[in-house]
Amino acid sequence: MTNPPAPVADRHQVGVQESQIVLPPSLVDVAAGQLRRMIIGGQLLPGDRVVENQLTQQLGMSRPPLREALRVLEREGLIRSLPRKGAIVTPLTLHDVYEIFTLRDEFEVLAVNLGIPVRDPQRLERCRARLELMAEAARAGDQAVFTECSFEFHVAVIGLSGHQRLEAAYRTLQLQMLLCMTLNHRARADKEDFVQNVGRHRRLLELIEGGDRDLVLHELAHHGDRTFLDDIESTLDGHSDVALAWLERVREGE
Amino acid sequence: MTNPPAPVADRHQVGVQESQIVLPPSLVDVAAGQLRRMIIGGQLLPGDRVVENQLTQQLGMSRPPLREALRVLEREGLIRSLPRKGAIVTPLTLHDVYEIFTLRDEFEVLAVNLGIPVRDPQRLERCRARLELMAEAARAGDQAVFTECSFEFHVAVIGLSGHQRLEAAYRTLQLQMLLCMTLNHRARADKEDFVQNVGRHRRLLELIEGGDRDLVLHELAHHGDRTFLDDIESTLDGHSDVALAWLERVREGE
DNA sequence: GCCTAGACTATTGTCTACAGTCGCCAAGCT
DNA sequence: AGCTTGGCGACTGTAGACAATAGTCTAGGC
Repeated sequence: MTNPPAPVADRHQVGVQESQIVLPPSLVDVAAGQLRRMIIGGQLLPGDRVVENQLTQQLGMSRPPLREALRVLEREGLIRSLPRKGAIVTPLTLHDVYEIFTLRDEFEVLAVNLGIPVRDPQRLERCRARLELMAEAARAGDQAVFTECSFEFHVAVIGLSGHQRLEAAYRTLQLQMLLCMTLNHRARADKEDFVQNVGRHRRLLELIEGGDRDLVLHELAHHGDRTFLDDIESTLDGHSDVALAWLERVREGE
Repeated sequence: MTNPPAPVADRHQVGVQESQIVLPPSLVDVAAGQLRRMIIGGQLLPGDRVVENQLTQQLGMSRPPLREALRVLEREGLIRSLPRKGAIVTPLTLHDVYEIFTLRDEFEVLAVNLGIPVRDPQRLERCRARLELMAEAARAGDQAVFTECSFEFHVAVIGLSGHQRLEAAYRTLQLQMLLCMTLNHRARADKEDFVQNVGRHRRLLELIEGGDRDLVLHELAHHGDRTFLDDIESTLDGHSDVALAWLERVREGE
Protein backbone atom coordinates (compact mmCIF):
# COMPACT_ATOMS: atom_id res chain seq x y z
CA MET A 1 0.00 0.00 0.00
CA THR A 2 1.63 3.19 -1.19
CA ASN A 3 1.26 6.55 0.40
CA PRO A 4 -1.44 8.61 -1.31
CA PRO A 5 0.13 10.93 -3.88
CA ALA A 6 -1.59 13.99 -5.22
CA PRO A 7 -5.20 13.06 -5.86
CA VAL A 8 -6.48 12.78 -9.39
CA ALA A 9 -9.39 14.90 -10.49
CA ASP A 10 -10.42 16.21 -7.13
CA ARG A 11 -13.53 18.24 -7.07
CA HIS A 12 -11.81 21.21 -5.55
CA GLN A 13 -9.55 21.60 -8.52
CA VAL A 14 -12.35 21.84 -11.04
CA GLY A 15 -12.90 25.41 -12.00
CA VAL A 16 -11.21 26.81 -8.93
CA GLN A 17 -7.93 28.41 -9.79
CA GLU A 18 -5.48 28.05 -6.93
CA SER A 19 -7.97 28.98 -4.25
CA GLN A 20 -7.44 27.99 -0.65
CA ILE A 21 -7.57 24.22 -0.79
CA VAL A 22 -6.32 23.97 2.73
CA LEU A 23 -9.70 22.73 3.84
CA PRO A 24 -9.42 19.12 4.88
CA PRO A 25 -11.13 17.08 2.19
CA SER A 26 -14.11 15.05 3.18
CA LEU A 27 -13.89 11.29 3.39
CA VAL A 28 -15.88 11.14 0.19
CA ASP A 29 -13.11 12.95 -1.65
CA VAL A 30 -10.50 10.69 -0.10
CA ALA A 31 -12.44 7.59 -1.05
CA ALA A 32 -13.02 8.82 -4.60
CA GLY A 33 -9.33 9.56 -5.04
CA GLN A 34 -8.26 6.22 -3.63
CA LEU A 35 -10.73 4.37 -5.81
CA ARG A 36 -9.52 6.20 -8.90
CA ARG A 37 -5.98 5.23 -8.08
CA MET A 38 -6.95 1.60 -7.51
CA ILE A 39 -8.68 1.52 -10.87
CA ILE A 40 -6.23 3.37 -13.07
CA GLY A 41 -3.41 1.67 -11.19
CA GLY A 42 -4.73 -1.65 -12.37
CA GLN A 43 -5.52 -3.11 -8.96
CA LEU A 44 -9.15 -3.18 -10.00
CA LEU A 45 -9.58 -4.29 -13.59
CA PRO A 46 -12.52 -3.66 -15.92
CA GLY A 47 -15.27 -6.09 -15.05
CA ASP A 48 -14.12 -6.67 -11.48
CA ARG A 49 -16.80 -6.54 -8.85
CA VAL A 50 -16.64 -3.66 -6.43
CA VAL A 51 -17.96 -4.82 -3.07
CA GLU A 52 -18.70 -2.11 -0.57
CA ASN A 53 -17.84 -3.98 2.59
CA GLN A 54 -14.46 -5.03 1.30
CA LEU A 55 -13.60 -1.45 0.41
CA THR A 56 -14.72 -0.02 3.73
CA GLN A 57 -12.22 -2.35 5.31
CA GLN A 58 -9.43 -1.42 2.91
CA LEU A 59 -10.06 2.31 3.11
CA GLY A 60 -10.84 2.42 6.80
CA MET A 61 -14.18 4.16 6.65
CA SER A 62 -17.85 3.29 6.85
CA ARG A 63 -20.16 2.67 3.95
CA PRO A 64 -22.03 5.97 3.52
CA PRO A 65 -19.06 8.09 2.39
CA LEU A 66 -17.83 5.20 0.30
CA ARG A 67 -21.18 4.89 -1.42
CA GLU A 68 -21.16 8.58 -2.21
CA ALA A 69 -17.73 8.16 -3.74
CA LEU A 70 -19.05 5.29 -5.84
CA ARG A 71 -21.74 7.59 -7.20
CA VAL A 72 -19.06 10.04 -8.21
CA LEU A 73 -17.00 7.38 -9.94
CA GLU A 74 -20.11 6.08 -11.64
CA ARG A 75 -20.77 9.54 -13.02
CA GLU A 76 -17.19 9.68 -14.22
CA GLY A 77 -17.68 6.47 -16.12
CA LEU A 78 -15.14 4.45 -14.20
CA ILE A 79 -17.62 2.11 -12.61
CA ARG A 80 -21.05 0.89 -13.54
CA SER A 81 -23.61 0.03 -10.90
CA LEU A 82 -26.72 -2.06 -11.26
CA PRO A 83 -29.45 -1.52 -8.66
CA ARG A 84 -29.44 -4.21 -6.01
CA LYS A 85 -26.77 -6.13 -7.87
CA GLY A 86 -23.69 -4.16 -7.02
CA ALA A 87 -21.04 -2.30 -8.95
CA ILE A 88 -18.29 -3.34 -11.33
CA VAL A 89 -15.39 -1.51 -12.87
CA THR A 90 -16.65 -0.35 -16.26
CA PRO A 91 -16.05 -3.13 -18.79
CA LEU A 92 -14.69 -1.86 -22.08
CA THR A 93 -15.50 -2.91 -25.61
CA LEU A 94 -13.54 -1.95 -28.68
CA HIS A 95 -16.30 0.49 -29.45
CA ASP A 96 -15.74 2.11 -26.06
CA VAL A 97 -12.06 2.53 -26.84
CA TYR A 98 -13.00 4.10 -30.14
CA GLU A 99 -15.37 6.50 -28.41
CA ILE A 100 -12.87 7.51 -25.78
CA PHE A 101 -10.01 8.17 -28.16
CA THR A 102 -11.96 9.98 -30.82
CA LEU A 103 -13.89 12.22 -28.48
CA ARG A 104 -10.76 13.07 -26.56
CA ASP A 105 -9.10 14.10 -29.80
CA GLU A 106 -12.02 16.34 -30.61
CA PHE A 107 -11.77 17.99 -27.23
CA GLU A 108 -8.11 18.63 -27.79
CA VAL A 109 -8.81 20.31 -31.09
CA LEU A 110 -11.47 22.49 -29.50
CA ALA A 111 -9.19 23.46 -26.65
CA VAL A 112 -6.27 24.30 -28.92
CA ASN A 113 -8.44 26.46 -31.13
CA LEU A 114 -9.72 28.33 -28.11
CA GLY A 115 -6.56 28.52 -26.09
CA ILE A 116 -3.71 29.01 -28.54
CA PRO A 117 -2.06 31.42 -28.79
CA VAL A 118 -2.17 31.73 -25.04
CA ARG A 119 -3.83 34.82 -23.63
CA ASP A 120 -3.57 34.35 -19.91
CA PRO A 121 0.05 33.76 -18.82
CA GLN A 122 -1.18 32.34 -15.53
CA ARG A 123 -2.63 29.37 -17.32
CA LEU A 124 0.65 28.76 -19.00
CA GLU A 125 2.34 28.89 -15.65
CA ARG A 126 0.04 26.14 -14.47
CA CYS A 127 1.21 23.97 -17.34
CA ARG A 128 4.83 24.64 -16.50
CA ALA A 129 4.31 23.75 -12.86
CA ARG A 130 2.63 20.49 -13.78
CA LEU A 131 5.43 19.67 -16.17
CA GLU A 132 7.95 20.17 -13.40
CA LEU A 133 6.01 17.79 -11.19
CA MET A 134 6.13 15.30 -14.02
CA ALA A 135 9.86 15.65 -14.35
CA GLU A 136 10.26 15.16 -10.65
CA ALA A 137 8.17 12.00 -10.68
CA ALA A 138 10.19 10.78 -13.65
CA ARG A 139 13.42 11.24 -11.74
CA ALA A 140 11.94 9.35 -8.82
CA GLY A 141 10.79 6.62 -11.19
CA ASP A 142 7.38 6.34 -9.57
CA GLN A 143 4.95 4.95 -12.12
CA ALA A 144 1.76 5.89 -10.30
CA VAL A 145 2.75 9.44 -9.46
CA PHE A 146 4.13 9.94 -12.93
CA THR A 147 0.88 8.87 -14.50
CA GLU A 148 -1.05 11.28 -12.31
CA CYS A 149 1.25 14.18 -13.02
CA SER A 150 1.09 13.49 -16.73
CA PHE A 151 -2.66 13.41 -16.44
CA GLU A 152 -2.73 16.74 -14.68
CA PHE A 153 -0.39 18.26 -17.24
CA HIS A 154 -2.67 17.33 -20.08
CA VAL A 155 -5.64 18.72 -18.23
CA ALA A 156 -3.73 21.94 -17.70
CA VAL A 157 -3.06 22.14 -21.43
CA ILE A 158 -6.75 21.83 -22.14
CA GLY A 159 -7.26 24.43 -19.44
CA LEU A 160 -5.43 26.92 -21.63
CA SER A 161 -8.75 27.30 -23.39
CA GLY A 162 -10.17 28.95 -20.30
CA HIS A 163 -13.18 26.71 -20.78
CA GLN A 164 -13.96 25.04 -17.48
CA ARG A 165 -16.63 22.75 -18.82
CA LEU A 166 -14.47 21.61 -21.67
CA GLU A 167 -11.72 20.96 -19.18
CA ALA A 168 -14.04 18.96 -16.94
CA ALA A 169 -15.32 16.89 -19.85
CA TYR A 170 -11.79 16.26 -20.99
CA ARG A 171 -10.78 15.25 -17.48
CA THR A 172 -13.48 12.64 -17.39
CA LEU A 173 -12.54 11.27 -20.76
CA GLN A 174 -8.86 11.23 -19.99
CA LEU A 175 -9.61 9.21 -16.87
CA GLN A 176 -11.42 6.69 -19.01
CA MET A 177 -8.44 6.58 -21.29
CA LEU A 178 -6.27 5.68 -18.34
CA LEU A 179 -8.77 2.94 -17.67
CA CYS A 180 -8.16 1.69 -21.20
CA MET A 181 -4.47 1.67 -20.50
CA THR A 182 -4.89 -0.82 -17.69
CA LEU A 183 -5.86 -3.38 -20.30
CA ASN A 184 -2.34 -4.02 -21.46
CA HIS A 185 -0.02 -4.97 -18.70
CA ARG A 186 3.22 -4.67 -20.54
CA ALA A 187 2.96 -0.90 -20.62
CA ARG A 188 5.12 -0.56 -17.53
CA ALA A 189 7.80 1.81 -18.63
CA ASP A 190 11.22 2.04 -17.08
CA LYS A 191 12.94 5.15 -15.87
CA GLU A 192 14.49 5.91 -19.25
CA ASP A 193 11.08 5.99 -20.89
CA PHE A 194 9.92 8.44 -18.29
CA VAL A 195 12.68 10.85 -19.18
CA GLN A 196 11.91 10.57 -22.89
CA ASN A 197 8.27 11.07 -22.07
CA VAL A 198 8.96 14.25 -20.18
CA GLY A 199 10.99 15.41 -23.15
CA ARG A 200 8.04 14.94 -25.47
CA HIS A 201 5.83 16.91 -23.14
CA ARG A 202 8.39 19.66 -22.82
CA ARG A 203 8.51 19.94 -26.60
CA LEU A 204 4.75 20.17 -26.65
CA LEU A 205 4.85 23.00 -24.16
CA GLU A 206 7.41 24.81 -26.27
CA LEU A 207 5.18 24.55 -29.30
CA ILE A 208 2.33 25.91 -27.22
CA GLU A 209 4.45 28.86 -26.20
CA GLY A 210 5.27 29.34 -29.85
CA GLY A 211 1.60 29.90 -30.51
CA ASP A 212 1.15 27.94 -33.74
CA ARG A 213 -2.06 25.96 -33.49
CA ASP A 214 -1.31 23.55 -36.31
CA LEU A 215 2.03 22.57 -34.88
CA VAL A 216 0.48 21.94 -31.49
CA LEU A 217 -2.31 19.89 -32.99
CA HIS A 218 0.14 17.87 -35.01
CA GLU A 219 2.23 17.18 -31.94
CA LEU A 220 -0.83 16.21 -29.93
CA ALA A 221 -2.03 13.88 -32.67
CA HIS A 222 1.25 11.98 -32.63
CA HIS A 223 1.77 12.40 -28.96
CA GLY A 224 -0.07 9.64 -27.19
CA ASP A 225 1.32 6.20 -26.63
CA ARG A 226 -0.84 4.21 -29.00
CA THR A 227 1.24 1.08 -29.01
CA PHE A 228 -1.31 -0.45 -26.72
CA LEU A 229 -3.75 -0.58 -29.61
CA ASP A 230 -1.58 -3.21 -31.28
CA ASP A 231 -3.50 -6.41 -30.69
CA ILE A 232 -6.42 -4.88 -28.91
CA GLU A 233 -9.04 -6.57 -31.07
CA SER A 234 -8.09 -9.90 -29.60
CA THR A 235 -8.54 -8.72 -26.02
CA LEU A 236 -11.83 -6.91 -26.41
CA ASP A 237 -15.34 -7.58 -27.59
CA GLY A 238 -17.71 -5.10 -29.15
CA HIS A 239 -16.28 -4.74 -32.64
CA SER A 240 -18.60 -2.19 -34.15
CA ASP A 241 -18.06 -1.13 -37.74
CA VAL A 242 -17.05 2.39 -36.89
CA ALA A 243 -14.62 1.16 -34.29
CA LEU A 244 -12.92 -1.20 -36.70
CA ALA A 245 -12.76 1.48 -39.37
CA TRP A 246 -11.24 3.89 -36.90
CA LEU A 247 -8.63 1.37 -35.80
CA GLU A 248 -7.70 0.87 -39.42
CA ARG A 249 -7.32 4.59 -39.95
CA VAL A 250 -5.19 5.02 -36.86
CA ARG A 251 -2.82 2.28 -37.96
CA GLU A 252 -2.51 3.61 -41.46
CA GLY A 253 -1.72 7.04 -40.14
CA GLU A 254 1.30 5.72 -38.29
CA MET B 1 -46.93 19.31 -6.39
CA THR B 2 -47.26 17.67 -9.79
CA ASN B 3 -47.10 13.99 -10.42
CA PRO B 4 -43.61 12.89 -11.41
CA PRO B 5 -43.39 12.76 -15.22
CA ALA B 6 -40.75 10.79 -17.06
CA PRO B 7 -37.46 11.35 -15.23
CA VAL B 8 -34.78 13.39 -16.90
CA ALA B 9 -31.40 11.86 -17.50
CA ASP B 10 -31.81 8.73 -15.46
CA ARG B 11 -28.77 6.58 -15.16
CA HIS B 12 -30.49 3.61 -16.70
CA GLN B 13 -31.05 5.41 -19.93
CA VAL B 14 -27.43 6.24 -20.46
CA GLY B 15 -25.89 3.88 -22.94
CA VAL B 16 -28.50 1.22 -22.44
CA GLN B 17 -30.75 0.91 -25.44
CA GLU B 18 -34.22 -0.21 -24.47
CA SER B 19 -33.09 -2.88 -22.03
CA GLN B 20 -35.38 -4.09 -19.28
CA ILE B 21 -35.76 -1.06 -17.08
CA VAL B 22 -38.52 -2.67 -15.12
CA LEU B 23 -36.31 -2.81 -12.04
CA PRO B 24 -37.64 -0.44 -9.43
CA PRO B 25 -35.30 2.53 -9.30
CA SER B 26 -33.46 3.13 -6.08
CA LEU B 27 -34.35 6.09 -3.92
CA VAL B 28 -31.18 7.74 -5.10
CA ASP B 29 -32.51 7.77 -8.65
CA VAL B 30 -35.83 9.09 -7.50
CA ALA B 31 -34.20 11.83 -5.50
CA ALA B 32 -31.90 12.80 -8.35
CA GLY B 33 -34.82 13.03 -10.75
CA GLN B 34 -36.91 15.08 -8.36
CA LEU B 35 -34.05 17.44 -7.66
CA ARG B 36 -33.43 17.94 -11.36
CA ARG B 37 -37.04 18.79 -11.85
CA MET B 38 -37.02 21.21 -8.95
CA ILE B 39 -33.98 22.95 -10.39
CA ILE B 40 -34.86 23.12 -14.06
CA GLY B 41 -38.44 23.84 -13.08
CA GLY B 42 -37.27 26.98 -11.37
CA GLN B 43 -38.33 26.07 -7.85
CA LEU B 44 -34.69 26.15 -6.87
CA LEU B 45 -32.87 29.04 -8.49
CA PRO B 46 -29.13 29.42 -9.11
CA GLY B 47 -27.48 30.46 -5.88
CA ASP B 48 -30.19 29.05 -3.64
CA ARG B 49 -28.99 27.02 -0.70
CA VAL B 50 -29.77 23.32 -0.76
CA VAL B 51 -30.28 22.15 2.80
CA GLU B 52 -30.34 18.42 3.26
CA ASN B 53 -32.79 18.21 6.12
CA GLN B 54 -35.36 20.32 4.32
CA LEU B 55 -35.19 18.08 1.28
CA THR B 56 -35.46 14.84 3.20
CA GLN B 57 -38.71 16.18 4.52
CA GLN B 58 -39.97 17.25 1.10
CA LEU B 59 -38.95 14.05 -0.64
CA GLY B 60 -39.88 11.75 2.20
CA MET B 61 -36.63 9.91 2.57
CA SER B 62 -33.62 9.87 4.85
CA ARG B 63 -30.38 11.68 4.28
CA PRO B 64 -28.08 8.95 2.89
CA PRO B 65 -29.88 8.40 -0.43
CA LEU B 66 -30.43 12.14 -0.73
CA ARG B 67 -26.76 12.86 -0.21
CA GLU B 68 -25.86 10.34 -2.89
CA ALA B 69 -28.25 12.08 -5.24
CA LEU B 70 -26.58 15.40 -4.43
CA ARG B 71 -23.25 13.92 -5.46
CA VAL B 72 -24.77 12.93 -8.77
CA LEU B 73 -26.20 16.39 -9.35
CA GLU B 74 -22.91 17.93 -8.37
CA ARG B 75 -21.17 15.84 -11.01
CA GLU B 76 -23.75 17.00 -13.53
CA GLY B 77 -22.95 20.59 -12.73
CA LEU B 78 -26.37 21.49 -11.42
CA ILE B 79 -25.28 22.05 -7.86
CA ARG B 80 -22.02 23.05 -6.26
CA SER B 81 -21.08 21.81 -2.81
CA LEU B 82 -18.51 23.23 -0.47
CA PRO B 83 -17.20 20.89 2.23
CA ARG B 84 -18.80 21.57 5.59
CA LYS B 85 -20.62 24.57 4.18
CA GLY B 86 -23.37 22.91 2.26
CA ALA B 87 -24.57 22.96 -1.31
CA ILE B 88 -26.09 25.59 -3.56
CA VAL B 89 -27.66 25.47 -6.98
CA THR B 90 -24.83 26.30 -9.37
CA PRO B 91 -24.65 30.07 -9.73
CA LEU B 92 -24.16 31.18 -13.30
CA THR B 93 -22.01 33.94 -14.70
CA LEU B 94 -22.16 35.27 -18.21
CA HIS B 95 -19.01 33.31 -18.88
CA ASP B 96 -20.79 30.14 -17.78
CA VAL B 97 -23.59 30.84 -20.23
CA TYR B 98 -21.02 31.35 -22.95
CA GLU B 99 -19.35 28.04 -22.08
CA ILE B 100 -22.58 26.12 -22.03
CA PHE B 101 -23.90 27.42 -25.32
CA THR B 102 -20.69 27.20 -27.27
CA LEU B 103 -19.73 23.74 -26.10
CA ARG B 104 -23.20 22.45 -26.72
CA ASP B 105 -23.02 23.76 -30.28
CA GLU B 106 -19.72 21.97 -30.79
CA PHE B 107 -21.24 18.74 -29.55
CA GLU B 108 -24.08 19.14 -31.98
CA VAL B 109 -21.68 19.59 -34.86
CA LEU B 110 -19.75 16.50 -33.84
CA ALA B 111 -22.88 14.45 -33.52
CA VAL B 112 -24.27 15.54 -36.86
CA ASN B 113 -21.03 14.76 -38.61
CA LEU B 114 -20.99 11.31 -37.07
CA GLY B 115 -24.67 10.50 -37.28
CA ILE B 116 -25.96 11.98 -40.51
CA PRO B 117 -26.90 10.46 -42.82
CA VAL B 118 -28.47 8.02 -40.42
CA ARG B 119 -27.15 4.46 -40.50
CA ASP B 120 -29.19 2.72 -37.84
CA PRO B 121 -32.94 3.13 -38.43
CA GLN B 122 -33.59 2.16 -34.81
CA ARG B 123 -31.97 5.37 -33.64
CA LEU B 124 -34.18 7.35 -35.93
CA GLU B 125 -37.16 5.55 -34.52
CA ARG B 126 -36.11 6.71 -31.08
CA CYS B 127 -36.17 10.30 -32.30
CA ARG B 128 -39.61 9.86 -33.77
CA ALA B 129 -40.94 8.37 -30.57
CA ARG B 130 -39.59 11.23 -28.53
CA LEU B 131 -41.07 13.74 -30.94
CA GLU B 132 -44.46 12.14 -30.53
CA LEU B 133 -44.15 12.44 -26.77
CA MET B 134 -43.36 16.10 -27.29
CA ALA B 135 -46.41 16.61 -29.44
CA GLU B 136 -48.53 14.91 -26.83
CA ALA B 137 -47.18 17.12 -24.08
CA ALA B 138 -47.78 20.14 -26.28
CA ARG B 139 -51.42 19.19 -26.75
CA ALA B 140 -51.74 18.77 -22.99
CA GLY B 141 -50.10 22.15 -22.50
CA ASP B 142 -47.91 20.90 -19.66
CA GLN B 143 -44.83 23.09 -19.45
CA ALA B 144 -42.71 20.77 -17.31
CA VAL B 145 -43.43 17.61 -19.26
CA PHE B 146 -42.97 19.44 -22.53
CA THR B 147 -39.55 20.67 -21.46
CA GLU B 148 -38.50 17.17 -20.50
CA CYS B 149 -39.73 15.64 -23.72
CA SER B 150 -37.99 18.31 -25.75
CA PHE B 151 -34.86 17.60 -23.78
CA GLU B 152 -35.09 13.90 -24.51
CA PHE B 153 -35.72 14.56 -28.18
CA HIS B 154 -32.57 16.58 -28.51
CA VAL B 155 -30.59 13.91 -26.70
CA ALA B 156 -32.00 11.34 -29.09
CA VAL B 157 -30.85 13.45 -32.03
CA ILE B 158 -27.35 13.51 -30.64
CA GLY B 159 -27.72 9.79 -30.09
CA LEU B 160 -27.93 9.36 -33.85
CA SER B 161 -24.17 9.54 -33.72
CA GLY B 162 -24.09 6.21 -31.95
CA HIS B 163 -21.57 7.79 -29.60
CA GLN B 164 -22.66 7.09 -26.06
CA ARG B 165 -20.07 9.29 -24.42
CA LEU B 166 -20.85 12.19 -26.67
CA GLU B 167 -24.49 11.70 -25.87
CA ALA B 168 -23.79 11.64 -22.14
CA ALA B 169 -21.67 14.77 -22.32
CA TYR B 170 -24.35 16.51 -24.35
CA ARG B 171 -26.99 15.45 -21.86
CA THR B 172 -25.07 17.05 -19.04
CA LEU B 173 -24.58 20.24 -20.96
CA GLN B 174 -28.16 20.42 -22.09
CA LEU B 175 -29.25 20.11 -18.47
CA GLN B 176 -27.08 23.08 -17.64
CA MET B 177 -28.66 24.96 -20.48
CA LEU B 178 -32.05 24.31 -18.95
CA LEU B 179 -30.58 25.72 -15.78
CA CYS B 180 -29.72 28.87 -17.73
CA MET B 181 -33.27 29.07 -18.91
CA THR B 182 -34.55 29.37 -15.38
CA LEU B 183 -32.93 32.78 -15.24
CA ASN B 184 -35.59 34.53 -17.23
CA HIS B 185 -39.03 34.07 -15.86
CA ARG B 186 -40.99 35.41 -18.76
CA ALA B 187 -40.16 32.37 -20.85
CA ARG B 188 -43.41 30.70 -19.96
CA ALA B 189 -44.85 29.82 -23.33
CA ASP B 190 -48.52 29.30 -24.01
CA LYS B 191 -50.08 26.39 -25.78
CA GLU B 192 -49.77 27.96 -29.19
CA ASP B 193 -46.03 28.33 -28.77
CA PHE B 194 -45.81 24.67 -27.92
CA VAL B 195 -47.41 23.69 -31.18
CA GLN B 196 -45.09 25.94 -33.18
CA ASN B 197 -42.22 24.48 -31.23
CA VAL B 198 -43.19 20.96 -32.13
CA GLY B 199 -43.40 22.08 -35.73
CA ARG B 200 -39.84 23.32 -35.67
CA HIS B 201 -38.68 20.04 -34.22
CA ARG B 202 -40.62 18.08 -36.78
CA ARG B 203 -38.96 20.06 -39.54
CA LEU B 204 -35.60 19.30 -37.98
CA LEU B 205 -36.38 15.61 -37.98
CA GLU B 206 -37.38 15.79 -41.63
CA LEU B 207 -34.07 17.41 -42.49
CA ILE B 208 -32.32 14.65 -40.59
CA GLU B 209 -34.17 12.04 -42.58
CA GLY B 210 -33.14 13.90 -45.70
CA GLY B 211 -29.56 13.26 -44.79
CA ASP B 212 -28.00 16.62 -45.61
CA ARG B 213 -25.61 17.57 -42.83
CA ASP B 214 -25.35 21.23 -43.68
CA LEU B 215 -29.08 21.72 -43.68
CA VAL B 216 -29.38 20.01 -40.31
CA LEU B 217 -26.57 22.08 -38.87
CA HIS B 218 -28.11 25.26 -40.18
CA GLU B 219 -31.45 24.37 -38.66
CA LEU B 220 -29.84 23.48 -35.35
CA ALA B 221 -27.90 26.73 -35.30
CA HIS B 222 -31.09 28.76 -35.66
CA HIS B 223 -33.16 26.37 -33.68
CA GLY B 224 -32.79 27.27 -30.04
CA ASP B 225 -34.80 29.91 -28.30
CA ARG B 226 -32.16 32.55 -27.77
CA THR B 227 -34.45 35.40 -26.92
CA PHE B 228 -33.54 34.89 -23.32
CA LEU B 229 -30.09 36.25 -24.09
CA ASP B 230 -31.63 39.66 -24.69
CA ASP B 231 -30.73 41.57 -21.57
CA ILE B 232 -28.76 38.87 -19.91
CA GLU B 233 -25.73 41.03 -19.19
CA SER B 234 -27.76 42.99 -16.71
CA THR B 235 -28.81 39.92 -14.75
CA LEU B 236 -25.47 38.17 -14.58
CA ASP B 237 -21.95 38.82 -13.40
CA GLY B 238 -18.77 37.38 -14.83
CA HIS B 239 -18.39 39.36 -18.03
CA SER B 240 -15.26 37.81 -19.47
CA ASP B 241 -13.91 39.13 -22.74
CA VAL B 242 -14.64 35.96 -24.66
CA ALA B 243 -18.16 35.83 -23.30
CA LEU B 244 -18.92 39.38 -24.35
CA ALA B 245 -17.41 38.82 -27.77
CA TRP B 246 -19.51 35.70 -28.18
CA LEU B 247 -22.67 37.50 -27.19
CA GLU B 248 -21.90 40.14 -29.76
CA ARG B 249 -21.43 37.51 -32.44
CA VAL B 250 -24.64 35.74 -31.59
CA ARG B 251 -26.65 38.92 -31.83
CA GLU B 252 -25.10 39.95 -35.10
CA GLY B 253 -25.88 36.57 -36.56
CA GLU B 254 -29.57 37.05 -35.91
C1' DG C 1 -20.07 52.98 20.79
C1' DC C 2 -17.31 49.42 18.98
C1' DC C 3 -14.82 45.34 19.24
C1' DT C 4 -14.00 40.80 21.03
C1' DA C 5 -15.01 36.44 23.21
C1' DG C 6 -18.01 32.94 24.40
C1' DA C 7 -21.96 30.05 23.91
C1' DC C 8 -25.66 28.51 21.14
C1' DT C 9 -27.94 26.94 17.00
C1' DA C 10 -28.16 25.14 12.58
C1' DT C 11 -26.18 22.14 9.39
C1' DT C 12 -23.08 18.90 7.60
C1' DG C 13 -20.00 14.63 8.24
C1' DT C 14 -19.86 10.02 9.77
C1' DC C 15 -21.10 5.68 11.95
C1' DT C 16 -23.91 1.71 13.43
C1' DA C 17 -27.86 -0.97 12.89
C1' DC C 18 -31.58 -3.04 10.53
C1' DA C 19 -34.48 -4.30 6.52
C1' DG C 20 -34.91 -6.04 1.91
C1' DT C 21 -33.24 -8.40 -2.06
C1' DC C 22 -30.50 -11.51 -4.84
C1' DG C 23 -28.14 -15.72 -5.83
C1' DC C 24 -26.54 -20.11 -4.62
C1' DC C 25 -26.96 -24.76 -2.84
C1' DA C 26 -29.00 -28.57 -1.22
C1' DA C 27 -32.95 -31.35 -0.34
C1' DG C 28 -37.17 -33.16 -1.98
C1' DC C 29 -40.56 -34.12 -5.48
C1' DT C 30 -41.95 -35.74 -10.09
C1' DA D 1 -31.94 -37.87 -13.61
C1' DG D 2 -33.86 -33.40 -13.94
C1' DC D 3 -36.53 -29.83 -12.20
C1' DT D 4 -38.42 -27.26 -8.46
C1' DT D 5 -38.45 -25.23 -3.92
C1' DG D 6 -37.02 -23.94 0.46
C1' DG D 7 -33.48 -22.05 3.19
C1' DC D 8 -29.16 -19.82 3.93
C1' DG D 9 -25.50 -16.45 3.28
C1' DA D 10 -23.87 -12.26 1.19
C1' DC D 11 -24.68 -7.92 -0.22
C1' DT D 12 -27.06 -3.65 -1.06
C1' DG D 13 -30.74 -0.10 0.40
C1' DT D 14 -32.32 2.78 3.97
C1' DA D 15 -32.99 4.76 8.46
C1' DG D 16 -31.78 7.00 12.64
C1' DA D 17 -28.38 8.63 15.91
C1' DC D 18 -24.14 10.77 17.15
C1' DA D 19 -20.07 13.84 16.40
C1' DA D 20 -17.97 17.83 14.60
C1' DT D 21 -17.88 22.16 12.41
C1' DA D 22 -19.35 26.77 10.80
C1' DG D 23 -22.12 30.69 11.43
C1' DT D 24 -24.62 33.76 14.54
C1' DC D 25 -26.07 36.13 18.35
C1' DT D 26 -25.38 38.03 22.79
C1' DA D 27 -22.88 39.72 26.63
C1' DG D 28 -19.02 41.84 28.49
C1' DG D 29 -14.96 44.76 28.39
C1' DC D 30 -12.20 48.54 26.47
